[in-house]
Order: sequence, then structure tokens, then C-alpha cells
Amino acid sequence: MDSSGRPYSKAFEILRKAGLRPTRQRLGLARLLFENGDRHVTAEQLQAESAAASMRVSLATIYNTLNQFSQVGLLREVVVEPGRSYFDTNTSDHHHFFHEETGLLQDIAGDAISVGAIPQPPAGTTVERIDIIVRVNNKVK
Amino acid sequence: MDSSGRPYSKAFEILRKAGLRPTRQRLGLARLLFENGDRHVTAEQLQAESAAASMRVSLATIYNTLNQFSQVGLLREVVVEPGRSYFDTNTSDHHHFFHEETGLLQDIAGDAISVGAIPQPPAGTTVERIDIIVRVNNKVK
DNA sequence: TCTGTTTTTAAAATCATTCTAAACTGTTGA
DNA sequence: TCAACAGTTTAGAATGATTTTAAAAACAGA
Repeated sequence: MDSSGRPYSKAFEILRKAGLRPTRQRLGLARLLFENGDRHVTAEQLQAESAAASMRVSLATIYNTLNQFSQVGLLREVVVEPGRSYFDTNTSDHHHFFHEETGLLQDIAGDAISVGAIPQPPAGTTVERIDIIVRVNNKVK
Repeated sequence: MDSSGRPYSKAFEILRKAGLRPTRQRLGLARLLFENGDRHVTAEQLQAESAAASMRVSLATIYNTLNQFSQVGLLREVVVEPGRSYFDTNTSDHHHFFHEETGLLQDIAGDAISVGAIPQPPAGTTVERIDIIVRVNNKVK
């Protein structure tokens, strides 16, 4: 971690490596996203956070940025509910618990679930990735 | 299979067992859904099909029916893309290939993927189900 | 058949997300 | 340093899937 005094240097580096212009709003959002460990955020949550940090960023830019970050591999979009997108700052191989009542998403380390035999993908296709979502709730069995 | 002449008897039975009133539109939709093997449909697709079969069913009823059927376990909702819901007539334990370019969803038999060690669910929660989505595309590796 | 409850419906409303076109900012080269 | 252009941000409108509304229609039991 190299945040040697200059608060935006880490975010700046991340953007530079990704080939994205270091604009004011991208730098600010990158800080929120990547300087607090692994996170799962929706666009609305990120907007609330940036407002709380008194950054002026439009919702359109939040969406643009989340999508761009996903495209360059800085984020991973996790689809658990119709009509709401989560973005995960952990892009390494791993899976999720999804708490249906609260909407909470939790990482499961890649090696904590072992997927055995993966069947042959349909002809002409390549496996892009495997998503495993373990849906949990508070019901008594 | 007991479709002894009376075309709606199977659909009627399904609704009766589920405790849902056998209305004209529920019977018609149940026929479309359950008398053609395993299927994955969206609300719009089902609407198009019912129109093609010259049934008069509003889109609101299609949505109501798909949700009710899911609640009573006749259908399983599969979430693969933000902003579009698929309903699967196969409610047994199984998983899916999802073809990102075409939106095509294909079943993977439950025993064709072996999930090894499932980690302990978070305290106070029970595993509701495990969804595995194998995302495939046409890209050359 | 009558009556009360459920269901269906068209239309409006909602919600997350994307688009638009104009204003603004970052970068490059003179 | 500054002009000039491409890339970015923005407010607001637009979109698209889904849900809600409130009223009309259909179903079930007596």
C-alpha cells in the first residue's frame, strides 16, 4: 500500500494502469471503491457515499464509471436479483452468499467451494466464468 | 401423463395441487408452460406465445401468474442478467449454462456438476439453494 | 341464482438504468 | 502558455421491465 501522504496516488495508479483518464470524479470514486477493502456496492449506494463525502458526481457518471471499471476488470458485476446490480471490488476467483432478506452479499473464497466435474460447454462456446450463488435466509429448517 | 382427451386436465390438476383457482388464463398459461417439456421463458415471451395461441391475457396477469407459480414451486426464477427475469419450468435440482450473446439458457443436470465442500453459511442463516451459472460465449480463447 | 371473494385488466406508476445533447475538462502540441 | 480537440460529465428526458391501482369480470359456495 503506497498512500505516502498523497491521498489520490493509489487511485491515480489504478486508473493509469487501466488506461482510463484520471478525472476528478473517477479518482474520487476509485478511492471510495478501492481504499476500503473488498466491497459490494450498488450504484445508489455509491452515490450516497460520494454525497456523504461531499463529492459532486451525477448518477449518470456513477453508472458510467461502474460500467467502465467492470469492462477493464477493476470490478465484477454480480447479478443476484432482477432489477438491481451489485459491483464487487474483489475480482479474483470467488463466489457469494446472498442473504435474500437483507440483500447482503458476502464473498466465499475461491478455494472454499470446490466445483468438481464441469460439463462440456455447448458446441462452439467457451466458458467465460462460473458464478456460484449460495442463497441463504433466516427461515428455520 | 393423463391428457385423456380433455386438453386442460393436466393443467387443471397442476393448479388444483398448488391450491390456485383454475381460472381461464391460469389454465391457458399452465398449458403453455408445462405441456412442452422443460422451458425457460420471460414474461414477454410467454405473452407472445399466448397471443399466438389467440388467448387473451394481459401482461399484468402474465407477471402475476409467473410470480404465483414461482411462489408455489411450479417455476423457478433464474437471475442471469440485470433487468430481465427468466422462469424455468424445471424445478428440480440443477444448474445453467447462460449464453451471454444470445441470452439462451440451458439446463445442466444436477448430477453433472459436483459441488464439493459447501462452506458454513453465515450464523443464523439456512441455505435456501445454490445457483450455479456457467457463463459461456463465442470468444476464441 | 345470489353473494362475497378472487382474479383480471387497462392504464398509470415505479424503479433502475441508459441515452441525449450541451457544457466542461484534460491533454497535446505549437 | 494557450488554443483546440477529443474524451468526460451532466441534467433531464427516455427506456424497459415490472408493479400498482381501482374498477370490471369471473369463480365458488350456498
